[in-house]
Amino acid sequence: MNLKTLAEKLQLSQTTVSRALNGYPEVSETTRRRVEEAARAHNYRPNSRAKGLATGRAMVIGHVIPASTQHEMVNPVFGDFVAGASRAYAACGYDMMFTRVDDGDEEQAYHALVAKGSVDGVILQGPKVNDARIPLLKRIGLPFIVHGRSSGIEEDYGWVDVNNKRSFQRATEFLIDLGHKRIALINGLEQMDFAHRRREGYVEALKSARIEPDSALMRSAEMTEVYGHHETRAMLKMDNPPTAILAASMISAIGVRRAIDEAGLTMARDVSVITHDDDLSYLRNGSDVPIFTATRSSVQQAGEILSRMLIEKIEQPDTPNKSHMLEAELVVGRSTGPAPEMRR
Amino acid sequence: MNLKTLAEKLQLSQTTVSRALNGYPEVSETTRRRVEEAARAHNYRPNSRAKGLATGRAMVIGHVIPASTQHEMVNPVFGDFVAGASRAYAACGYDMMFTRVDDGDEEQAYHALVAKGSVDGVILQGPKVNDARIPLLKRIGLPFIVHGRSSGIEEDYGWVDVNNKRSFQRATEFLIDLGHKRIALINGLEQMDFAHRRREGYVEALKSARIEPDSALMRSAEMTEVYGHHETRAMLKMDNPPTAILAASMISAIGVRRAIDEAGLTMARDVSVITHDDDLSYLRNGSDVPIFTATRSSVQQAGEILSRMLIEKIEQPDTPNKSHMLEAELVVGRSTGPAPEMRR
DNA sequence: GGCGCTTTCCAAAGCGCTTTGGATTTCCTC
DNA sequence: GAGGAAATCCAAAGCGCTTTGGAAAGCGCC
Repeated sequence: MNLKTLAEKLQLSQTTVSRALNGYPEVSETTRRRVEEAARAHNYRPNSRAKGLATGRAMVIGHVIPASTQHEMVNPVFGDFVAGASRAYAACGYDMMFTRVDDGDEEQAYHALVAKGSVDGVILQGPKVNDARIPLLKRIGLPFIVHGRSSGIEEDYGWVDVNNKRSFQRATEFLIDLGHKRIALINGLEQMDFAHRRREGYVEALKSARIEPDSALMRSAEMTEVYGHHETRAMLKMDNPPTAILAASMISAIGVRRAIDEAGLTMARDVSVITHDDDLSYLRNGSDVPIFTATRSSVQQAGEILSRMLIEKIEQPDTPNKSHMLEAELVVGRSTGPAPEMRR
Repeated sequence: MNLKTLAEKLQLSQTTVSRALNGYPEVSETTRRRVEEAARAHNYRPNSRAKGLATGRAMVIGHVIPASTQHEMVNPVFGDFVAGASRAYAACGYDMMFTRVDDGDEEQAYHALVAKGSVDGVILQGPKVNDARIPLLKRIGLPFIVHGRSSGIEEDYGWVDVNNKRSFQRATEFLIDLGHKRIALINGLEQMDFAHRRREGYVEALKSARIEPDSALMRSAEMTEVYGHHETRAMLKMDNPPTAILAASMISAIGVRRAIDEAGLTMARDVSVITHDDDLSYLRNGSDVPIFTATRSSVQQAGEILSRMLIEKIEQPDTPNKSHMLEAELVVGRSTGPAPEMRR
């Protein structure tokens, strides 16, 4: 069923039917109702490609995902973020499209996306420090919002981010207040902007407390469970092991806990742990009492806010860029306690 | 840059340029090269909507995700599955599109997808027992492949699935061989087909060993960490607690372990645990020695196989439906040991 | 040079929609 | 009942591509 045959059936012109369905005022309420009913009865939907061709809008929002690394997709955060974003998309009639690109072809991919006209805007995920994609997208003129920010980029752009620096600063201070002096940071990949900022917060808190940051206590890699386990095990074997550990995600924190258990130690009593918690649906930080003391910020909520901002930007391109800072909440759970030396 | 202006620049007709770029034989190698070069130089890509309109193909594969439950998206399995699928899509020039639909509107959504012509086929994820979507899609005539199967559906359809029944049967037998008699099943939602089959395998193994299945030892819910923890804690408090637990996923197994630890027990010595392991990138089952004894099957690989099958089906609609059964591997890790009674 | 054949190219129709610029009808007002 | 405004509808162009049905040019051959 297409517009033409529907119009013939109704004995109306295509114009009138189109207008009736798209809510234009030049059509009487009587005919509009008649048209709408017929459309429903025949299960008519305008062909999205034809509509897009005529309007110049795709009603699709793109996510470009670098292939070789794949960090974004397989990170459990991805699912919750997308779930949040999809809520806003669905409400506004957008679909979301994922394009996988081989590493290094990102610039090409964005150019192609715009030339092919397959999306109206993109979400930029996982920004790095000095992320070249931001100036690139500005140059191309494709609307975008960044999930996170990019240190070192001066240009003006829209973003939604957690205050990573502040939250890790607070977490570190919290541990310092408990008497900890040997505090380890099991960070994400530090070329990623969020990890970079977290480290800044951590270092700053240490310095304020006149504790010299020890590079032996700082690790950086992709935030898997195995990584959290591996680094913790290594650090606990040191001559002067940490009494507290800051972990970058729930998943790596689980690895941290496993290493602590295996070393015959007890979390909170022997080693305190604080993690960042993205409030993932499948990995809640306990039900009543939190398992881990954590800096919590819902990534699903971030996804929703972000996609709303992007849609607004697409539909009103000339409004100035907006940004939204989410403050993480520090929830105190069962993984932290006073430093061992203090208890004697 | 569009076809028309490119053709003008080259002093050729649109036809010739189009044919040159699409590899038709009616154009000399000399002009083809000339055209290709110009296309590259001007960064020309055919507009995908116009192309789709003309060819009737969207070069997009859809995933329809029910909204209210959202199980699919936030499940960490989702990311790995999509990462695998995207590999095949990218190789064949397809994009993937996600449409979120409100619960109950699924039928509408599929109809819309086909009427709007926005996808060439869909992947059906998370099939339930007697899943109505399968006959629906057949009726509509939209190409699809199922990730999993649906017990109770007689119709012929293409699928990729893990042999869930067999793998949980083997896992149960493994525990029985170790002397366990009180074996609990912390299953996924049993309206989901995979969970249904796992339970069948579990029950069958028990019956073969003349152990009467105990409904008090069987739980079913969404496979979160908190769920694994909650059910394990409850069962360990029973008068006649289980000595072994079968968990439905790595994430719930982590909850199981947490409950075991909290109860002051030791995994493997006091309580054995076997889990299914989807081989998620961020949640590997240990590095050298597996943490958990597990039935392992890569969901990323499943995604890749499945999307290749779907593309084949889209491009050659008349070939008979194919299916692919993946056998899970039983890897023995550190979470299983002889039943406590046996050691005395 | 005319014939048939291949090679190489093109004009124009069509995909299904929106939208412009008019045309026609209806309704009020005096 | 004439004039003008408002309401209602329509034909046709255009979005950027593919593809059909030919046309023109080049070639070997008698």
